[in-house]
Amino acid sequence: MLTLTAIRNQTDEIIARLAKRGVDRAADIQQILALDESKRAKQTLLEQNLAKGNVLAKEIGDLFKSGNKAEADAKKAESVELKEASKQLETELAELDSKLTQKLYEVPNAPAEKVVFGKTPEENETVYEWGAEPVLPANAKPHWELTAQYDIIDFELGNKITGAGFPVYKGKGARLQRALINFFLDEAIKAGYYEVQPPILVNEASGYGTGQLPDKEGQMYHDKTDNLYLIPTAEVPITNIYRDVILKEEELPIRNVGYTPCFRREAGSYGAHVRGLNRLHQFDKVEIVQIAHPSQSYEILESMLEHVKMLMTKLGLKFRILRLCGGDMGFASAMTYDFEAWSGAQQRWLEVSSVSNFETFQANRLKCRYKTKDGKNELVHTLNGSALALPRIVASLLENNQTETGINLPECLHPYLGFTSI
RNA sequence: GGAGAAAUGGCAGAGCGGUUGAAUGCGGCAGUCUUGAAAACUGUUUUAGUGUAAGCUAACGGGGGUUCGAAUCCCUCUUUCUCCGCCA
Repeated sequence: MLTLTAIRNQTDEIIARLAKRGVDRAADIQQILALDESKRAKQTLLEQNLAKGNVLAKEIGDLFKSGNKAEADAKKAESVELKEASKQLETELAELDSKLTQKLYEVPNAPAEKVVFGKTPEENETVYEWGAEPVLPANAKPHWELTAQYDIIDFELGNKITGAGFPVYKGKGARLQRALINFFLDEAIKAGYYEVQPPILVNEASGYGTGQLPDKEGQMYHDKTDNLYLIPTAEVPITNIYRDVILKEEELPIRNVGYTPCFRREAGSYGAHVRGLNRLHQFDKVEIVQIAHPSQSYEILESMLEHVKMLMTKLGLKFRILRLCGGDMGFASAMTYDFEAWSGAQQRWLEVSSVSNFETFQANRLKCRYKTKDGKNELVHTLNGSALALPRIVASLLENNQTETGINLPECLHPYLGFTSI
């Protein structure tokens, strides 16, 4: 969530930046400011009351010690009265506070300066393109036909075991998954990331920490018995490692990478665009996460882009990078770049990575701070990106590299695969 | 899953109803000494809210209660440890 400090000190700027999402948030911000003010007024009142009570309690203690029971009893009565008043104030304060928090949770992150105004994906800016249109055979097939033809991914079987969107990877298909995961992890480690293997079920606090809750409640699989959520991305457990943590300034930036399966309910999706690997309920992803000094976060965002670019180039997939417009960005993000791989047979772009800077939006909820040289605690910036998500990479690899006689896989994967084509 | 014990500052560890934000030790930081370092000595060392500031308020796993007053007593939840059981 946005910090109250920012909302208070840069009110107009925040409103202007939020407007880039295509929704006017001025009223929300004003409401937050009003709530904040009355909350603080109430708090001052309560604290004055409590202070009086503390003084009184001390006096009573002293009176007892000196044996002055009568006077002590008189003060006791006074104290009881004070206590009741405090209780009342406390209730009112708690109410204001929960309203304020609620409101703060509802407001998305303010887009960065560079982000353009826009409401739809069509308004995203293409900032980079690489690769040539693949040359495909005349009868080029979409990946869902290729996976069936070579029997490497079985959607029907997954359907039987679990349901739609939970495919079974078989033979070379399964090995391709494993190869991609290892390739992505190794490249990240080479780039200086530290590998972690987090839990794939998280508690409610973690969901709030990275902003999935309460915003995307219905998007996560939820085990109600133990109140745990299946992660939609490794971002959630990995970033939450740093919840309630005060880092040393020299520890920054922290760079983590982790592979996890990801689970998304994708409520309401249907149609040709979600066919095959295009959209799944369970998929594999290698995620990079950085905890950064605020002064470096945009530089780091660029370096993360470079890393993903390198992966795409090695895989030899035609791709482009979009800087998302305000309206297409996720709730918690201040700036997001999407990578889209070209799907030769479907003749469309598929989102394969999303790299974002959240600035202090997540850190504020997470209470992840660093201690400055003069001993002050400041919120860090958090960033993350897919490097990479597997299904659509597999879709593009299969489609773009198909020939009459088989599918040739890129050289960078050969050592991991133990074969070179399907 | 059953029985028992416990949860205090960066760590270790006192305190078990009266001012305690918390002894002591270690660690960290600053200084003295030293050519430098070590040792020794001195000082300092939680976080959040509020206020220009002095200050005030809150926090001893979380929540609730008793009391004029709670780290200290009670209830509850969570977690950890020990023993037993089960188990990849």
